[in-house]
Amino acid sequence: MTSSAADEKAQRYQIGEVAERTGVTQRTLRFYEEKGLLNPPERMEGGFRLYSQEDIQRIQYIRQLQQLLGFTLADIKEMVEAEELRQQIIATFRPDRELPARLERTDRIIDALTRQLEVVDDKVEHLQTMQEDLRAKLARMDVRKKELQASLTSQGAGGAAPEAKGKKK
Amino acid sequence: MTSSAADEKAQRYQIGEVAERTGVTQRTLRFYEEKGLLNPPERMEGGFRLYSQEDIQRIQYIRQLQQLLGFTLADIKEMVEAEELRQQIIATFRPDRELPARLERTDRIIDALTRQLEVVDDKVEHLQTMQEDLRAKLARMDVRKKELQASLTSQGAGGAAPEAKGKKK
DNA sequence: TCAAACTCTACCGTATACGTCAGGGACTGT
DNA sequence: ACAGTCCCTGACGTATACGGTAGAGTTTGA
Repeated sequence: MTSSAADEKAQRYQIGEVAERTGVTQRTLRFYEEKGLLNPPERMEGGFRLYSQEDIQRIQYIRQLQQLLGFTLADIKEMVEAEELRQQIIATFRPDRELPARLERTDRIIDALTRQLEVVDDKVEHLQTMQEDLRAKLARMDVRKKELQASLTSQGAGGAAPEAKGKKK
Repeated sequence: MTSSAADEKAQRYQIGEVAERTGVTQRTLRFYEEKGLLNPPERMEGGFRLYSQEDIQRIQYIRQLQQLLGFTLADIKEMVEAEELRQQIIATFRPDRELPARLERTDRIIDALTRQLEVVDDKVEHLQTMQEDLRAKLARMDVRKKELQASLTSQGAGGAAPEAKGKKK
């Protein structure tokens, strides 16, 4: 009854809990805020930060971009800004005024998403090549290992296992 | 006649050319050498570095690990060491002496390769999720865009295009 | 043999992305 | 109202991965 009924389920978390949940340090959270990657969260009376659920999601998004894609925080800043714009547009209950402006923003977001997708596609492609490479190498090493083991099993006798190349041409 | 006949085709490149070919700076090449990522190349009489074709491949391999996988140079050092060991083992004309030692080294390499593959697999998986995410978002934005364009096409007339939701539910 | 181009080592500088205090408040349960 | 815990803002420190420059030596073509 003290606050508006709509806020009732709006969970807020202090920085310590956010740090635990997301796996990033408090220092890093403040750092991201300082750098504009996170928009300033609410505060309690005394100044304690209060993060929302969306803030937490955004933090995880940032980490993904960083670790999976290897983007710099500067790159990421652009991306989260585009993402924010995207969410705003989606959430907007279509005022249907200023259509050209809305269209333009939509284009900007499509651009950003397209660029991200290109990077991801490229990375996936390269990684899959690498994956195959590694698998092939591993297979070869496994063969090698079995050959060695076979040689060992047939004991250290002088010329017990002279030929193991049954497949080579 | 001055050098052994076998060396005839062994191309060597000075640091400048290597830098151009690989796209990394001379400074970085020396840096990698200093850090043990590249083993010291040959030198000319006066001390100029002479890189081999394998050196160049290794440099490209390092860059891949760095940019695609986001490994630190420390990680990469381990990996290139394992890779080197692998090549040595593969290249060795099986002296068939000290089999246990060879088997152990083989195991070490298999370990390294397995770890790399795990990282790559993991990364590919996450990236594919991201890929689908981005594609879905893009699709939604495209729909949005077409809606907006439709609204525009039907001119800015007051209530010309009030309902565009023909697909929703 | 000489100049232009290239390379050498050594050392200091820089950008990124945080870590680590210090000194001082804020919040919570009892 | 007070201990214990949590959080605040600077300010300085650190690891990584190089960049830049100086001052000197090396190579190579004419």
